[in-house]
Amino acid sequence: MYTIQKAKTEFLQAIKQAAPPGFIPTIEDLETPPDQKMGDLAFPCFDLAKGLKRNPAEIATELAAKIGPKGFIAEVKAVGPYVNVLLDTKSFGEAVYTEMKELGDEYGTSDVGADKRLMVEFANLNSHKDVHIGHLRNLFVGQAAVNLLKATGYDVVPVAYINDLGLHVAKSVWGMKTYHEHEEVKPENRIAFLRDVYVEANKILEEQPALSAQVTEVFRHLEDGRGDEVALWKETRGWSIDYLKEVYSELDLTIDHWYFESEVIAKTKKIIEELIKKGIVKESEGAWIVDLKDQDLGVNLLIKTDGTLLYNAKDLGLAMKKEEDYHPTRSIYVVDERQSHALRQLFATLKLMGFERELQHLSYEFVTLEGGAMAARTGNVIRYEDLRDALLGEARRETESRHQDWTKKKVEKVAHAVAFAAMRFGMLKQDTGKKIVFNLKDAVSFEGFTGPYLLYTYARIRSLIKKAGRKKSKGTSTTLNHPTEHQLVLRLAKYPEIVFDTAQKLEPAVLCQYLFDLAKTFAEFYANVPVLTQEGAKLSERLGLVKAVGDVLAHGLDLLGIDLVEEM
RNA sequence: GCACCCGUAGCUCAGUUGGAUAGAGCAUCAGCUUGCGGAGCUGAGGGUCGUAGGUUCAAGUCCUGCCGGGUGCACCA
Repeated sequence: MYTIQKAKTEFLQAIKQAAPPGFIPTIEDLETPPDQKMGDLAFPCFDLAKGLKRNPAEIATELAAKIGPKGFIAEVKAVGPYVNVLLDTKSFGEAVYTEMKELGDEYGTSDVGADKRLMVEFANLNSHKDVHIGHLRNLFVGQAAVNLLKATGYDVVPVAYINDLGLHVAKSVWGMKTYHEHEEVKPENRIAFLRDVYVEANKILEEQPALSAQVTEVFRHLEDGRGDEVALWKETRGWSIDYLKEVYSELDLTIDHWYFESEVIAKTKKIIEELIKKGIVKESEGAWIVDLKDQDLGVNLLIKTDGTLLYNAKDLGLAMKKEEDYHPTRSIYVVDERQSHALRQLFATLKLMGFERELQHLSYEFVTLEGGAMAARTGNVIRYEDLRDALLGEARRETESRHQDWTKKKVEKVAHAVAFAAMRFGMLKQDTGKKIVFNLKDAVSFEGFTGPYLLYTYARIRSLIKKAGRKKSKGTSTTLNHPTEHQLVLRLAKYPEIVFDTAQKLEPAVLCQYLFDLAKTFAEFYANVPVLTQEGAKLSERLGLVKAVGDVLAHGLDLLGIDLVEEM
């Protein structure tokens, strides 16, 4: 049990003893007072008052009078209808330090997920297309989910599912075959070429809808693996996969297994045949569907009238393949909110098939531009590389202006960390239920509630520790008395609860907010409390506190997938 | 038409699962260098929490209606 929980339990125990017999408060009843001056933990007396039909403020006063300082509790006072306690910086702080020291990197983690294998499917990008800023949210939310679930003890299998054989690919291959045959494409221009062809093909098809019959023909050939388009598909698919692998590696995604749409087609066809025999899949208007109207989910369209498979159909094959490969007890699909209807259909269909695993859609709202949604079809996107280079440019400029004496290599390393921290934090700090209206000016800002601010806080911490040199830091808190010191200890203690909560909700923004608050409190401490000029216990204990803040900051940022630098 | 998401300061967002005086960042304005990094700190202005009802001792938070924005609902993924 973590120290913060012990402190809460102590408080509850005291309340229980002071309250009338039979009243059993729970840890969930405890709150945090809105103002630190009011105390560290609060117990609201409303429920008790209701049972006794008395004024909650009176009850709070009575309870507070009966509870004395004991253990971690230094002070008890009634504030209106609340009983508030102030924790003892010395004993509480010491307990927090001790457990941080004992647990090391494990501090904040838990084992609720022990013995459970969990699959996280994310990074489901399309081949033959660019990576744009909308995808980044998926990649970062997915990776954070993977890290957080691992931190709560799950055996996590992160997988990516690449859509390398959808209609978009058929359009692309058709466009190349029809308008760019035998055209030589230099390796460095491959992705741009694919993008241009895709936009061009869409434009032509819009103007001449009759040509879509040709695309269908190409699609059929690709699905069946025959015809002269297959070679072209294979080659260009290779370009795309190389590109995606490069991007994923640049973003440090940890993906255990890559699944491809093209490899689940045969299995999907077999599954559908069986489902037809069982009467689950039926013919309707020339297409093949699963009727889910009784569940208010409409119909799940699997095979089009032209005989080609739809995305939802192939997801059935994928689910079975994943089950064979890893048999996870729970599967999390990290997918854009716009697909929630399709995913509900998928889950419902799998259930009809007798697939009993727990399935969860981790949905997030999409990233849009100020002028409206992005669309690869028309080329109206901000590509990942554009954002990255804008961030790198800005970070380089900032770093150079601060450190004229640094080598180019050093500047580059720091600029890289700053740029990527800004990118990741920017995508993670907002609640997944809210869409992000992308704004380049805000995105390249390094001040305030941003990744670089956290990196900066960490760099200042490292600088302090480096300057302290051989002076010892100590995991005690006998002399800590500044309000910010108390606040820092309390925040450090709460870290395990935050990690747990963030992992439970799979809402990285919660952790972002916490880390920012921690950094903010540290900055206040830093501006008001001297460290290196102190001596004796004051020096060593403050150094200990500084180091502990740095450790939690590093741990939390690591969970978000953000790399740190020692100086910047 | 139906379903889901959203509406909080000029802008972008938090808001402890119904509790105390609704908070941050950006922007604006005013300050902070002889002590450790100014990507920082301190302060100020800025709010009928879309709106009208309802439930409750207590509503930004729950329920209902309405308004506004977004997304989805059979051959895209």
